Amino acid sequence: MSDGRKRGRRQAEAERNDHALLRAAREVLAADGAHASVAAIAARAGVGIGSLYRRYRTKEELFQRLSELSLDQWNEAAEAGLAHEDPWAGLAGFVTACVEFGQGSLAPIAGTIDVTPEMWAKSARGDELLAAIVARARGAGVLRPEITPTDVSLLIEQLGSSPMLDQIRKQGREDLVEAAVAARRRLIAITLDGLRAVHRGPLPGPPPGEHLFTERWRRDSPA
Amino acid sequence: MSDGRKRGRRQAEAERNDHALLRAAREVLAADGAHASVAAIAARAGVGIGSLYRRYRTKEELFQRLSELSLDQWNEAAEAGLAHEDPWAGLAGFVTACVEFGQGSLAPIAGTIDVTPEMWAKSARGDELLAAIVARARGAGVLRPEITPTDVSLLIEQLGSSPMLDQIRKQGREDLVEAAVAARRRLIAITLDGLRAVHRGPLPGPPPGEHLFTERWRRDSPA
DNA sequence: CCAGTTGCGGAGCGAATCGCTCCGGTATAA
DNA sequence: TTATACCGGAGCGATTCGCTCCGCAACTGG
Repeated sequence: MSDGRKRGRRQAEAERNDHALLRAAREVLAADGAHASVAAIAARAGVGIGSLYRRYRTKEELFQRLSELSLDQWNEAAEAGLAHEDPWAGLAGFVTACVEFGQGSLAPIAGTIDVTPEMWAKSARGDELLAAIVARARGAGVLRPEITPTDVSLLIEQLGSSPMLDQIRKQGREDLVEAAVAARRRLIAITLDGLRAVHRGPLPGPPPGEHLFTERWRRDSPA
Repeated sequence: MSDGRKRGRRQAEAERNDHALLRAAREVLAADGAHASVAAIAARAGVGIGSLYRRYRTKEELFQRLSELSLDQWNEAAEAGLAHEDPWAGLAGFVTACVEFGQGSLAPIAGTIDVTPEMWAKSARGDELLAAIVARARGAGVLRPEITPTDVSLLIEQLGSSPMLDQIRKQGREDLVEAAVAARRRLIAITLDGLRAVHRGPLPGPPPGEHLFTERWRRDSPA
């Protein structure tokens, strides 16, 4: 009953398969959007469909697990950002990290799966961390003052799904991926520069409400 | 045989249906991505499937026509931008216009339809206009000098598909749409500020090649 | 060397959805 | 009224979906 270090070779393979499945799920979601099928995910992971369903009882359960891991990544990046001594570098690093590890690829499943208590908890933690990062940068005078945490969330979501990159990958043009990643890195940098506190004109309209973020994770209403 | 002003009521209805179909097609594409079905498009237009297929012989033909119209919108916005007396306002207006009329919603069909000669021609014209806008802004010293036309194209594409807005619409939360549009307008403004010429650090990496744009419209290779 | 056990891949099921055809019905024109 | 033009949508065959189930290979303890 000890679940300590010692594992059989079969268990080790199962564990590798699990990781491969989660990684594949994110990739296929990015490529196919809401369209993503379990068969495609299993194939991409180099694993049989049967193995997928031994690990997760349904497609929804797989996506819920994936969402949790994504929230963990967000929170780790946020803690790293807060830990950075320079408030601006901390914010910029956090945003860049979230964008680059594909935070946005989960957007298409928002509203199609139930939100587990774990997801809510991790999400709440993420909100706190983000608020702290933004507050610190603003306090240091390096962030233009009208920027809110929700602005930053939306910005991460906006940059996090790259139609260009997703489509290039879908077409299997691996030769273009490197250039696309580099091009997006420029866009991130441009956008971050737009966030910095220098003499600027005002932004249009009032800051966005955070309901733009939270409301969308409700299940589809029967209309 | 004269196709002058005088038309029957039935022809007028057919024409209205055509416009409704094109508008619906863009909306459904934004909401459902590559997934978009002709049934959904016809329903959204308030038109029978039969009417859609009387106007367009195939789904592909509808999408080709839609692409042409989108390129027309791009070109008109570009000409308006060039005509603006202030180079910066011209560029900013062009980018904003392209983003807001949903240029990005066509991204999911890139590579799934054949590119017609008309599309190539309009696209080439658009490239010229964009290059002129960018060159003029740079010449006036209002655009940070390392920005290329491809940077601007990618930026428009990136901002043009809003996961947030698309999903809100898909969920039928019309009450949130206004706030979402306003929130995106802030992001556009932030990003445009990032493009302006003021004292800044350098952008990471070399400028992106334009093949990132053109290559993706090839048909899916049989792999 | 041999059962016994464990996790594996994927054929295939019923249901849903796809692009598209075709026809009965209705408003307009003569 | 009859003839015509155009409409909506039922329904076709094909495809794809999430998921079940089972035969097989790989490892294990004796």
